[in-house]
Amino acid sequence: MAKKYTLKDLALELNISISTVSKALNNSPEISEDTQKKVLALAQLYHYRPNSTALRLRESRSNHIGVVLPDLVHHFFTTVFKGIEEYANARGFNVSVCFSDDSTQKEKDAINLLLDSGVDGIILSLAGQTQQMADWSHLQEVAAQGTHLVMFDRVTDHVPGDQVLIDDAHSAYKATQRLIDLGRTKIALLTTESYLSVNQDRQSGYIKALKESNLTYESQRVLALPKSDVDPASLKTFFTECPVDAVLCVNELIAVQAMHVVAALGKRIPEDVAFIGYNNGMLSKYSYPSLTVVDQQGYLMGEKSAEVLIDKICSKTPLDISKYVIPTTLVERNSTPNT
Amino acid sequence: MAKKYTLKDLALELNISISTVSKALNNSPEISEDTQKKVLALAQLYHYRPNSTALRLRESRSNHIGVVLPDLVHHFFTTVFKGIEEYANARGFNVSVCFSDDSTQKEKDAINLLLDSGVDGIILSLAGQTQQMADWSHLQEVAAQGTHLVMFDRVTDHVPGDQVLIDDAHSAYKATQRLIDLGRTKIALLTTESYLSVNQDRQSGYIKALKESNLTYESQRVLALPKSDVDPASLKTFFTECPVDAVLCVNELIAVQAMHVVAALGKRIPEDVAFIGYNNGMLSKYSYPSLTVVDQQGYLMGEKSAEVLIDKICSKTPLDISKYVIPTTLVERNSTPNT
DNA sequence: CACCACAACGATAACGATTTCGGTATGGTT
DNA sequence: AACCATACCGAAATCGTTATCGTTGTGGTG
Repeated sequence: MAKKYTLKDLALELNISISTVSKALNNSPEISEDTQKKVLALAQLYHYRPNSTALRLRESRSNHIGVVLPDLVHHFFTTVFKGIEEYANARGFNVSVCFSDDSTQKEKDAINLLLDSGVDGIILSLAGQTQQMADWSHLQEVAAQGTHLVMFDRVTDHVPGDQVLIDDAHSAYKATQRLIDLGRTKIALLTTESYLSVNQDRQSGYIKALKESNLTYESQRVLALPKSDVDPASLKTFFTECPVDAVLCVNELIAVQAMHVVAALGKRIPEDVAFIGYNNGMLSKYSYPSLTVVDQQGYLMGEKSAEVLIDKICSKTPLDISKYVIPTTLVERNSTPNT
Repeated sequence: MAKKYTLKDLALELNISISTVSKALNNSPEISEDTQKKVLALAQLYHYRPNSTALRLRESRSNHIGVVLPDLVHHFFTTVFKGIEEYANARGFNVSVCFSDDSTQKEKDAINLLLDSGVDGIILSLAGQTQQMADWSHLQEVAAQGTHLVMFDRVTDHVPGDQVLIDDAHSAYKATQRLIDLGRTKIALLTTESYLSVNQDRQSGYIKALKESNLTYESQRVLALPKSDVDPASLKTFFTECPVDAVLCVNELIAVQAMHVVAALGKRIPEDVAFIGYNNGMLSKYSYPSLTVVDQQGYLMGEKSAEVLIDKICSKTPLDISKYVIPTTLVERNSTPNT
């Protein structure tokens, strides 16, 4: 393992001062061509790299942002993260990631770890539990540290920070509308138990679309599933007791599992039951039948979040807090009839 | 946006010295209870946090590691990353991630970004192109910087660094053996075009199993597919021209697509054609039929990689370079007949 | 010869924290 | 009264870098 060389080491070996070495490496016109050559040669020989920590201390900027994600199993967060990472890297920023696993405690730990590591800003999507308990103390701490905050997808107005999101209510409204246009009247909604703002918004969009088309909203057509480990049996009883001709699911994981159950009950997809899910991920693309989904365009959300954050970090004057709405698209596949 | 308070600010406001403030915050016995109380109160009021960059400069350690992944679309890397992240966080380490997208240039950029950001160590899985071109210059640079390196899954002996991997040849051997035990004799191998050491090893394990059972290895039963955007047509011609009763796939993505094609050709899975894939991810679990896979236990690999790296970072004496082999397991699902 | 401009380099402060060492009261002891 | 131990606090070095400001020495000019 090689030694870490510093300006001091180079200066000592060349019998010149530290300042001269520094200036030589930074192409200062003050330094003679002769000296510069010698310095550069030795620096190259020793693979010299300036100590970034020392630079940070001077510049009081780390070129470093943190990201807190609820998880990575949902393809949506993976794509958002990809968007963040690529944009940030292109602007010379490092990205540290932590996971909250939808737990408030882990979210707090993550934020503390990031704050302690001196990030210039944080991008996060709220843990489910945090939204449920409405515990914002750790997020207020972020602002108190003078650290910029951008929230995406799962956001809150209780904390100062920019927001990047999709119009969940409207996207669900449009998706439901699409099912209605296909002639479906008994439309179910499969959502999650946990208190997530996005799912609530999607539910309201779903209800709005039904009402606008004079379809009665029946609460028994709405099934709230646990966040993980969905029991196929509960899906089976739901679909046997509650005849439907279309299903809207708040994520692709639920959709795929529901499709299996419905198919096993002898129904044809999409002829008897049409499906629309959320998250344009692997499962949607490669399921059978492939799943029509609302694409939240995670990559765009990630890019936008990183852009907003880094712009703030780099800006001399404080910028206003704002909301950015990313458009959604409906990706039609084989779980809805092609018209 | 709040101001960042320093020891100096607190000292000035309390009319005491910086050293006293520092000691008070660190519970030094030298400080009177009275003073300490005042200091703590003000520190709390101002949400004081020590500047981590300054600390790093003193300690010359950043408690920060970097990870370079080929991508996140393969579930395997997601789980490895999760393992790394959780282990590292538990030991107070931050984790920065970059993606190579299997491109050597991006891998170099990523390594440079990480080295410039002053990480204590780097965990990486080689980009496909890097393995193909055998270009190790950027990795040798890591060692030259005195930065520790751990490689997992896609590794090389041309660079000094620890290795964490599975026994690819043996796992493929065992999987193939399993298919043979099920009475299959015409076993295909679906692999990728790109030069990946792991896939070559898997192929040799596949061949070894065939030969040991006196089955002829026929090269037309091996299909090398492009890394992305597999053309269903090429799969269709393969399976029509080449009758098989079992298929081993080097990843779950290929397996799922192949299963769709085979099912569309009127064959039953697993009765007519059995499937075994790699990567125990979402696709395997929720495909129809669900896929029997070799589980590489990515989470364990991630944990082990992080453990090895952080142990090296924290160790005073230089530790030896070693290889760690993570055991694989065969997860049996419905793409193979249950015996 | 006195003066000055300029090229080339060095000393030093600064970033924010810890820590070692020194200093100054205060109290008690002989 | 002289001394010393103790309690409490402050000055300064240190980490590695850059930037500001001096400080040389050389050459040319009046």
